Amino acid sequence: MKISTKGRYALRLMLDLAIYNTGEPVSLKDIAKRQEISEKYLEQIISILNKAGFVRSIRGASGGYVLTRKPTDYTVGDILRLTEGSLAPVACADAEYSDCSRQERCTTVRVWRMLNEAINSVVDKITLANLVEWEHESADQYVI
Amino acid sequence: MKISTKGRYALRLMLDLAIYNTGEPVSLKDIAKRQEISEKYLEQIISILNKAGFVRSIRGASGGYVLTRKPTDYTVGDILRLTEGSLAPVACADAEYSDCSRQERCTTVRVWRMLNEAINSVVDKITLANLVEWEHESADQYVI
DNA sequence: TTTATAACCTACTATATTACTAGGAATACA
DNA sequence: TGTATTCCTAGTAATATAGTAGGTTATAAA
Repeated sequence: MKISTKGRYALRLMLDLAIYNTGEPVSLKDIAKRQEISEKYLEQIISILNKAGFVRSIRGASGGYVLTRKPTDYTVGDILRLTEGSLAPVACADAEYSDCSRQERCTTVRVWRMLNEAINSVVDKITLANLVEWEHESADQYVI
Repeated sequence: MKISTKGRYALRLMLDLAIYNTGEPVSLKDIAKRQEISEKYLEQIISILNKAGFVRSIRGASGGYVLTRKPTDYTVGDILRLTEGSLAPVACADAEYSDCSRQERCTTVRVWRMLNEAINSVVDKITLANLVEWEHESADQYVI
């Protein structure tokens, strides 16, 4: 029941882009340095975000990446679902896809559905903009 | 972000025991047949539950397993945590154990803590007795 | 007392996933 | 033209998952 580094790093990467969201492209090298994550690994993760249109890339020297929308328009759920796949704790909890033959008789599905809803209601209510706020709040704490 | 068969089967196993909770031992063979799960695999899972004192075993012919407490006294969280380990979506969300050096500076931890609380508040509020009720409710549906 | 039944125990294995590393090609700014 | 950067594909060590296999031990029933 763990979120892998892929999803976790994707979130930190997007938060980093949201913090340095000036219009100027931000290079992976800088993100990797700040976030203390392997640049090569981040390449693979940002490629997913790029193909999905979550970020836009600018190639060549002084290139990098920029967000394509406002930080308020990305939820944590969007980012995690894209990189991790469905967040449903069990496949049958996803209303969409399930091929279990015991589904109708199975009482435990009810637990998985409740868990699924609880998880979604958390990740779908937090936006990148919220994370940026929180980041600034805790930065303030150090100043005081 | 998936619950493995170990945890899922453990829950169905415990529910089966709660349904057939007459005082008479229930054999794994019967549970395996009803739940359509490999008996050999269930052996390994129930061994965990047995060692933790969640069930008691009776050996020999017409032996089997019985619950050691009332169904109201087992939460889904108890069962899943025993068989799956911590349900925290990220290690640092567990207040108890975490060794990440970025912990204080890391804003995303806040997301993981919220997720952790949401997950726990679901699984800790459902007991085996609730599952038994639900099972009877849906059985009624078929009769009507 | 024998026999059958059921728990108990340990080892093995195929497959998939995770978390990267490595090496180079393509692009574009300075 | 040179250098910085994205882009692409392949490889890999370690770990986890989902079981299977084969036997030993205890005990109720015949």
